[in-house]
Amino acid sequence: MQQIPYYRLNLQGSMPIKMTIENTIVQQIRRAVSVLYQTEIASDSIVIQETRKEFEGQVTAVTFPFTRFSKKTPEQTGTEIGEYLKDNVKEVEDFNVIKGFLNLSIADSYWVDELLTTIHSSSFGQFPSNGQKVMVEYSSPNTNKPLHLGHVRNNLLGFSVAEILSANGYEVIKVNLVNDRGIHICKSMLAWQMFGNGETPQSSQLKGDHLVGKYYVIFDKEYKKQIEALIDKGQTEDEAKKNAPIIKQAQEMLLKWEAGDQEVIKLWSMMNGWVYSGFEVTYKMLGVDFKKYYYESDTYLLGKDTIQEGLEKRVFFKKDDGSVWIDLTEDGLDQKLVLRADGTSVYITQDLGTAQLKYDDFKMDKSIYVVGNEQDYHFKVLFLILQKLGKTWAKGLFHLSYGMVDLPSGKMKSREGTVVDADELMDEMILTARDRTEELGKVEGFSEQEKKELYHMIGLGALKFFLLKVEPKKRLLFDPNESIDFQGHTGPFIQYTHARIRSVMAKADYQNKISTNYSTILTALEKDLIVNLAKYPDVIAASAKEFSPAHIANYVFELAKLFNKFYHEESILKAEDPDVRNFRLDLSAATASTINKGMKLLGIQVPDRM
RNA sequence: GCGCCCAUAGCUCAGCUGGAUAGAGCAACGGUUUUCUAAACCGUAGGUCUUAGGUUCGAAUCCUAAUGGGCGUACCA
Repeated sequence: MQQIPYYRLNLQGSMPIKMTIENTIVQQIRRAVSVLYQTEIASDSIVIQETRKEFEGQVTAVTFPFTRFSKKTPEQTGTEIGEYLKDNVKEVEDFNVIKGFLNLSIADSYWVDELLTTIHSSSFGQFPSNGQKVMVEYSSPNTNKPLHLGHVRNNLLGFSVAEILSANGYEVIKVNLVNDRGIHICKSMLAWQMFGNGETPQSSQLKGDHLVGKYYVIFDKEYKKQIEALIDKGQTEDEAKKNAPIIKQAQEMLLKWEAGDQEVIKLWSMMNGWVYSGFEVTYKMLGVDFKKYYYESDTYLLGKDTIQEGLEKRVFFKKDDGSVWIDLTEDGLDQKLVLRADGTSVYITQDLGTAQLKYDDFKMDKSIYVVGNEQDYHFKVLFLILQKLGKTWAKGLFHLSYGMVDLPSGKMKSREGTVVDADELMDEMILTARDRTEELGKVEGFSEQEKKELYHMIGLGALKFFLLKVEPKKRLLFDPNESIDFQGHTGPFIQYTHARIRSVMAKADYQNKISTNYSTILTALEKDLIVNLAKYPDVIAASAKEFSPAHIANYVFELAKLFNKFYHEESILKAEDPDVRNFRLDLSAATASTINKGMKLLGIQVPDRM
């Protein structure tokens, strides 16, 4: 009987990749069904899953679908296919059938080989280049206030997705579209002019973004005061909101900015400069970066060409007042304004233009916008318009929509000061990490510098894992009164597991893989660990497909848990048989390396000691 | 009104394209250290997977509706 080749070419052609055991089994089951029941079935009609813990085996096939052809009970069918696989597939050592489930025991030699070759290779989990370019746009802050927890989620998601795509063979371009102009920054500017007395980051000892944010809040207080005063004088709330002098001044300031007024531009540049130096500190702390920054002050006038193009192509139409619209009612959406009657832009106008600009700059195959779910409708419209305009690249656009971070009291509002500030939160996390670590007495022999790095690693690790382990589209509840955990399903748990392994490796003076051909029977836990490690590339692929770091976070947690169990029950260094000892060292090293790789994709560092 | 998203243990969350007795962590209770780091490990307890129909050999998962929550539906960004 001819064996299906063990190696095949992947879709991109160049690099031969090893078939996973699941693939091998799917192909062999097709063959079995063909031989036993004279029926050709499609690969995707075969359901393969991991064997549940309570049963013998590692890979399970569901046999119900085959009973149509076998005309036998699920048990008989399973047994027949099991016999065939056992006789014809060298990796299949044994099988059992329970109800309609065919559980296959894969030979230890297969798993050993898997560990010592595939898993131990440094490129494990890194896919070869697929020749495609992808842009990830994230962060996108406003420059009138410091970053808060919601931005932190955005930044971590964006950074992580970029890392994940890179591991999947994409060339990744990270960009940040900064919203540096508009009424909001004018509010901060105006309040600073009125009440600031020339205060600067230096004179106030405040981080630039916090200083500017302070005046944003001051503006709002003053604005509210004026509204109340007008209401007392008999105006309605709506009238008062429009007529308050301070808001009118802010609007005037925006007009001046747009007219290029020297004074206003100077103030704007100065205050934005403060904000940028503040953001830089925050980004560095978070560990995120960008290849390119786009500024709305440069792009807000873009898009008018696109509007013209749309009119020519009759995708858009002009109303009598001169405003330009698109009718999306056939697509189940509404009519949408794309240019005001006075010829000025709206939000979507600039986004159309910016999308074109970004494409012209990089010619990427895919473009991911990491933006909160309150803009779902906007992006649906944006992408649809670009498609209607015949932009071939528009089908590569994707809105990675994520849920808001809510407090128990409800939504965070910068203006009202009910926000969890990013800088403060990170500082707190690091302090907590320090306290916890010192309590446990874990830093003997650490230099001050090492301690500092460790606390940062642990504090940020806890925060990042907390935010990334949840599926992006789900909203996230954060209770500032309940500190983020350091035990259980957390970043520090995984970091700790890594440190444990590294400690063992250090004791053994482990450098490189030491086992050659290992022939001893694997223990159940060893096998579990290898089976789990072998899944890593699939997890990387799946998380890229769904743009979800949460898969990786949960996978790495499982892996760490499994290792801790193994560590607890089976000695590594004290194993009597030197072969066993060496093999377990290799297994541990592979686990540490995979934890490290996975965590890196989340933007989380792992320490060697903690 | 219309549209989109969410609903799983007391709390925070997993559960992949339908598959075996729905899983973790936290909190609660009990246990494990002269042995490689106890930020660990083991155990107990905790569930009508919001509800009602439907499709299927089989539904937490797919379809329909209802209920509850969030968001959007701006000539704001």
